[in-house]
Amino acid sequence: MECPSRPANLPSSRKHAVEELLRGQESAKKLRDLFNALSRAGAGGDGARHPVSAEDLVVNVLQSFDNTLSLLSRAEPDPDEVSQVPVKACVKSEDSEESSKTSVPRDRRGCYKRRKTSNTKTRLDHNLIDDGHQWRKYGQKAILNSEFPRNYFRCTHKIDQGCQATKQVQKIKDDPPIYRTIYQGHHTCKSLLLKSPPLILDSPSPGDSSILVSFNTSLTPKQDNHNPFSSSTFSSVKHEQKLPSDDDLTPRSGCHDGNSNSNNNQSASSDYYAVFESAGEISALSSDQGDVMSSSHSLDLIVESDFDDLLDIVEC
DNA sequence: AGGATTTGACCATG
DNA sequence: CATGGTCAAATCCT
Repeated sequence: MECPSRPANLPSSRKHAVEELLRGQESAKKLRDLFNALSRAGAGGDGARHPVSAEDLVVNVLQSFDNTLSLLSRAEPDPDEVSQVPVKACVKSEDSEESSKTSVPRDRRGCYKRRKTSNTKTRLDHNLIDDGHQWRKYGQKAILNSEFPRNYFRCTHKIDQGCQATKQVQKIKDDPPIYRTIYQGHHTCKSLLLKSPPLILDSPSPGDSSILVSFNTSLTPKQDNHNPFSSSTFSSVKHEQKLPSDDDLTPRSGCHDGNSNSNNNQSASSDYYAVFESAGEISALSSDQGDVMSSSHSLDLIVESDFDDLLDIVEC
């Protein structure tokens, strides 16, 4: 993220947004300290020693998100928002003439509206984790200046439930491996709700700007052949078996045997990842090979990193 | 056989 | 025009 700009240069609405985020960040830090103190003090209920209660802080954090989001959403119409929906509108039916254009009249390949970046979450992690959803790969593309191809996934329930969630996974570094996952859209499918009922702190205000801070610990107790791109790391249940094992991300049936554990080297070290979602919801998942982090700990880690990301992006 | 992935083609966007 | 995102036929896997 190279955006050296400072809040000073920003339009006032953005400045306010940044200030809000800073305030929230501050609260998140205090929250972290509070949790630290609590865990040190054991069950002593010493949280009372802190001038502010955890609840206040949480409310504060959520309030900040709320304010920020309304600021941002009012400040800029954000043309990008418009084409958020996968407008595959360009059904080539109006193309009785269109078809004459280049032949290959019947198929609709490439007939889509490119999504803009709104409503996305980006996260980086050292290994690929099951995020609790079922994904189906629908494409892979070599990306300019990227050593590794990008893989495109959509929710398995896109067809039966119309779920519009998609994600892109790309290895961005090899040693140690770092993967960037970009989530787009929200799951509207049911499996989502069933599978990952994360802890959700909802903003007090019921508006549509509701903030969601969520996390869940690793959802997949056993699965793990440790192949970074194997089905289990990505999705659950069915065999969404592949995600290529390496740069190529395309092992054939590679999760059961041979290379299954090849990749798991040191990955165990704390795998927390920052998540940023640009359009009105902030959420984060915390995961690890096991269940290392306590929920409170991971929560404030995530909240903090969210703020950092938010600040980066807002300031850009 | 049914469902998932691969892969080349297509096209919107910048 | 180059690039990236999606589609869908072909192929593979269970």
